[in-house]
Amino acid sequence: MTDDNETPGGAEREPPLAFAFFNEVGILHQLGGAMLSQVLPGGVHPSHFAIVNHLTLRGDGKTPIEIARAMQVTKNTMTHSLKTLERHGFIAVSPNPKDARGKLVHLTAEGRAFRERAIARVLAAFGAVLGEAELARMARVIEDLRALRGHLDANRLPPRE
Amino acid sequence: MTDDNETPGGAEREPPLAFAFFNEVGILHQLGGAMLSQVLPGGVHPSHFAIVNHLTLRGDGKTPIEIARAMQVTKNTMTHSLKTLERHGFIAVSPNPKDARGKLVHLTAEGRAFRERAIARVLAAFGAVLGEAELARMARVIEDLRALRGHLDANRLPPRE
DNA sequence: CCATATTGGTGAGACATCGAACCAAAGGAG
DNA sequence: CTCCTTTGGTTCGATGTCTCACCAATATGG
Repeated sequence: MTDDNETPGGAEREPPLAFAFFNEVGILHQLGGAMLSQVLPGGVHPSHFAIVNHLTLRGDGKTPIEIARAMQVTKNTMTHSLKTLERHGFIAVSPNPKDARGKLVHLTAEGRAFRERAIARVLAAFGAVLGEAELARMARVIEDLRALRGHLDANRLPPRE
Repeated sequence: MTDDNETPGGAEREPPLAFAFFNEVGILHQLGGAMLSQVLPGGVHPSHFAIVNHLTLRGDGKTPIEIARAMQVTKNTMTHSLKTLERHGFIAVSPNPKDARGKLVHLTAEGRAFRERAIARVLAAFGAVLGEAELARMARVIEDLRALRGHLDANRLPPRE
């Protein structure tokens, strides 16, 4: 009986660990994103909130490329997202004085205010659902997740430009 | 780098644990999905592979609604995905003899063959990237992730139909 | 038996994301 | 200076997913 035995009768061998892992990750992502998008003010998309949040925490004045890398999306997607955020008045995009083909992204007062509002609502919503047990689980796994993410990030086959 | 001390006076100093957790989950999801979609034969989408995989492991002959629930997507999305899988010849959709408005989804020989091919390539790709340390991390966190997923699933605000 | 609510499934429209193709500015090498 | 490669950004078309609206069939209550 080898490792890849074929079981007759419908049921097959259990999927490898990595399958189960990414399956959970996918569902968790879906569930968390759904919760988030329900409580974000003005129907703002979670990924857009993430950008504003990132600029607040890590400082603004970054280029779209830098933000795209931080958010793990392509520059195409970032162009689109920034356009939306600009339309909302949450960010201001200006030419980069150091590089004529580049741009710089700055938060507006409105963008910061939006984040404050969003944070409050998100914290309330998540606080209502997450108890001590859940927070303990998150604390227990967060470091492994970070390490895994770093490893995958470093070893992905094609560099995401 | 992880120094996110921001201006004092009301601003958030440390993103709550849940933020960091879902952030890692999101990136992991993105990274894993990208790897998967690169190695899947014929440009098949990861979510479609997941459906074929599910039907293989858990048995086919299920209704679209059941599959949608298992995959954590809406029934509309499932309609669309099944249509694509049917176009690929991986599944066969037939009327449900027990319920005239329902359907039943069965795997075709081609669908099973596709899964075999896909599994082989996916295992090779992931095996090349994931070492013992990574598998150990996954094994260490998988149970907490499952529990978290179950908790979120049970406590989400609006039941996903 | 009929009216109403519920459930399985589909269609249209919106949106985030991706890959490919493209343009413009910057950086080297000669 | 000139050519060529690299890099920052945008546009286009396709796809997966969601919500809202809808239809058909079943289940339920009188």
